[in-house]
Amino acid sequence: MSTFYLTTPIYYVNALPHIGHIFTTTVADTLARYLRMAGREVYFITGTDEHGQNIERAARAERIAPIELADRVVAKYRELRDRLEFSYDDFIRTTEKRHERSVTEMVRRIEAAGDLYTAQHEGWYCSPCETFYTEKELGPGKTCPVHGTPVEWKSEENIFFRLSKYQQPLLDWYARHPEFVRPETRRNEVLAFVEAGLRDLSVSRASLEWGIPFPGRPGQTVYVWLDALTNYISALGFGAEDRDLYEKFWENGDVRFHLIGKDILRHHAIYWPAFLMSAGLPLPTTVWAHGWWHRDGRKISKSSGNIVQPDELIDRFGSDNVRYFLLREMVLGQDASFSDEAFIDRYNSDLANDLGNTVSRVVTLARRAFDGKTPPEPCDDNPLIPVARRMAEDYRKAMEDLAFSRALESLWRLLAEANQYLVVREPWKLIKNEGATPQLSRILWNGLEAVRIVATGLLPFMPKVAPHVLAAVGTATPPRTFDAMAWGGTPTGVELPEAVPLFPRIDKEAYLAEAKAPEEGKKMETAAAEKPQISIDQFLQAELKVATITAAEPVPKSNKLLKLSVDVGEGSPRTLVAGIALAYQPAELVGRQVVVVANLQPAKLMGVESQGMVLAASLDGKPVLLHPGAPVPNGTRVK
RNA sequence: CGCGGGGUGGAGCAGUCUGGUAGCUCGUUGGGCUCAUAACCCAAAGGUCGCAGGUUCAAAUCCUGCCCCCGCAACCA
Repeated sequence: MSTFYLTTPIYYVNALPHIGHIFTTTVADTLARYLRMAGREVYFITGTDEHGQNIERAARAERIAPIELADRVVAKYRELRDRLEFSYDDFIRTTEKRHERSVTEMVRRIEAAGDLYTAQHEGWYCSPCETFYTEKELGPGKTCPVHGTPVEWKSEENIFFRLSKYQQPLLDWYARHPEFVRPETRRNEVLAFVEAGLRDLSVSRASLEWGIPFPGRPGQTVYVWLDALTNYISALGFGAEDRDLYEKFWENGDVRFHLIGKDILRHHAIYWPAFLMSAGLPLPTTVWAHGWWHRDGRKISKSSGNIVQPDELIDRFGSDNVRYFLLREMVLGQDASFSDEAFIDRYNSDLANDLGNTVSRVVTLARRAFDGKTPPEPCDDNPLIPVARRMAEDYRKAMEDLAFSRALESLWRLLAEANQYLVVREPWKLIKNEGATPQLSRILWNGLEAVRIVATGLLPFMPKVAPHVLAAVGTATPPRTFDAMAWGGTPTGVELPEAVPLFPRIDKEAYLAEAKAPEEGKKMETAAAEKPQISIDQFLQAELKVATITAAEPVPKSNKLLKLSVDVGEGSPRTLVAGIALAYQPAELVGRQVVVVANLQPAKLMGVESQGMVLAASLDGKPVLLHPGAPVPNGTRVK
């Protein structure tokens, strides 16, 4: 039996799971269930990434130990596993002893290969945090995002990995393994990046407490990617005494498959194989990067507040229905969009109308004609059979390609065919006119059989509901292999339970109206609660003055910024940078009076220092400048 | 020349790698059926496949150039 090792990324415990996390795991789970039914020996893992400064800091803020914070988030993942029926074989946490052993062994091997060296790492450093920040993490005027205090440029000693040494070996590897990065667009991206040249990678931090001590380098801690990526072999027992799983699924495994989101492509397609090459270990066979979910057409982000909460989604729509939607709606590799409306449309038309209703009509007819039992006579010659056979082929092919939406489409083709078949044969008329004849038996048996085959193909997608569908059409025990997709499995003359709606229709209008009301109320409430009132003194701290724009020009290479010269009645003009280029032409601004904040800390924007701020009303992101109702001298105080 | 995604009937998308009558879902219109969850079946309307060149017997698909939209990043002080 060929082996298949399947992983999701390990999720960072600094935040609760969102739709992206459950999506990746749902994809992996569906694939795992498919592979098991297809006779592959699968080992499927997921887990959490728990080290690093962010966790350390977040824990400190709550006055708890980092591990407590991690435990809390892990508990949430376990809960979601139960709700969504994730069937992973193991859950790896980077804070576990087995992982530390594995990383230690990994580092030992990389060290032995001569790929580690010590050098200075430089960056912006906040002493209270004991943390380096990247340029983009910094607050205004080069300040710490946590403390708001200025950061310093500091250098510390780090361990570096000779990534540059692996540039050519990686390129050779990609050339020899065209399936290594999928889909193709992602592969091209990786190729372009590596061809542009690789710089050595810092793999340790001197100032990090919450992590794995760097073996043989006192005072250093293993930094994020070398730590996190190694989880994929830690989970199999790399570095441990019992290496059976490791040998079976990694060392000698047939397929080593990492499913990831496209945001972590480089780490999986470049760093990870380079680490493995250095350590002399086998590389993964495929890194498959899927796309992102958008919400109502916009990217999901914390700042825009449009996060889709998995719990809420499952509560509202049901776990299997959520799984179905996610896999049906996204073409894996592309981005896709989530919205309540799309969900309800998809649910109603596919699950309620097509699947649910077909079950309902066929079961009702069969029960009526054959005394609550499945029809006594099967049928092995009818127009549904070739359709079912072709469908099964398409389904298998699509599943092997991870084209889940296409696999589901092919299942639904058989459903459509069955409905058409029923309309043509008109079994309801036969019941009335001729009673329970053998012909009627064959027709209704065919209907049940088609649904049975569809439900069998649905087992990997809807692990909870598909067995119910099977039971509803007379197959009490779900099959364990796809042999069951062959024509002829429906038992004759067995008890057929009364049809209950498996997928009740959702009244879209009513639902959307209802869902909207409480949400709006909530928004208003929090908006009011989060804006405390300020005193007049606090307000007067801002020095608002009238000024006249004397010159305006675009800031080079910027699309939003204009550089303004303004007269604030101070003798010499001030330079302001304003993000209004999309709404105003430089020429129309000269001579205009505006209101500016005169005592704002200066800041550099695109290399230009701004000594204040122009006030503008912001209408859907479009600025509208404020100006006095009548001309007043420059420098006039606004209050 | 910052990075990436996309432009296909009214809406949302597949198809593009491996050229060969343009497909799916929803919606619209007309008809059928009445077993079924107002569902199901049939039919119709509706497309210069972003634009312009090129390759080819043949281009949504391959090549070249251009335009537009959306993310991200750098800049809404």
